[in-house]
Amino acid sequence: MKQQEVFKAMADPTRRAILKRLQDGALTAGEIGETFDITAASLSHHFAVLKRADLVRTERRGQFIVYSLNSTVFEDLARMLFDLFPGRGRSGDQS
Amino acid sequence: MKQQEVFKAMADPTRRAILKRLQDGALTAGEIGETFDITAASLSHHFAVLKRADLVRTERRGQFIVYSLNSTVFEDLARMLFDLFPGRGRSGDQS
DNA sequence: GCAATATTTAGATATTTGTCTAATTATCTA
DNA sequence: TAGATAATTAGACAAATATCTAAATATTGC
Repeated sequence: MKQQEVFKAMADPTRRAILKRLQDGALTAGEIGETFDITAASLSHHFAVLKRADLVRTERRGQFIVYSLNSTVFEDLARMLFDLFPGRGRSGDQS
Repeated sequence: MKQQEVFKAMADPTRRAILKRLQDGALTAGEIGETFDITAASLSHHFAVLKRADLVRTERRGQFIVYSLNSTVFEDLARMLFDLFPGRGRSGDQS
């Protein structure tokens, strides 16, 4: 789990908006792009960052590439937070 | 609550390390600095970012400035996450 | 195989950001 | 008040990054 990649990925508002759009289910790159006012190339860059952080999964469906939230990282993400802000129940480390 | 400031602040490894150092209690800028191999000026910049994100609180104690974790933002941070990765119990919005 | 569509990759550029040195501000103590 | 110590601010610079246009790759359907 690349903590740094995850935090970096979350630091951009466009990428957080992408994650938010994926909450209601998987979407193709193009469908996601409709909502944003940037080129497909820029979007693709953001997808790459999200993938590297393992925040989204991809699956090719014919001509399209379908993106979906990888909710399994949620646990890791939560763990990181609890690790950074303790005194709330947990204690473990592993930075 | 400036979501963007918070995520940006968390995106830097030095700043996360600062937060971690503060887990065991408040420390002066100098004490925190001992652990890091960067100048006081650079550290000060990181403090400014953390303050802007409301992740730390400061208090002048004589010659020193004491930093401490602001654990109240934890709730906001957690809320942001639950908001980004739903289907785990909560639903609310407010991006 | 070829044209059309979907997406990514390559390369360029402007902005942001982390770091540094030097200078400034605030506080203490002699 | 002067000197020392703690920390921040100012200004410069290099590295990282978000964006763009143009070109490349993958897939479909004729």
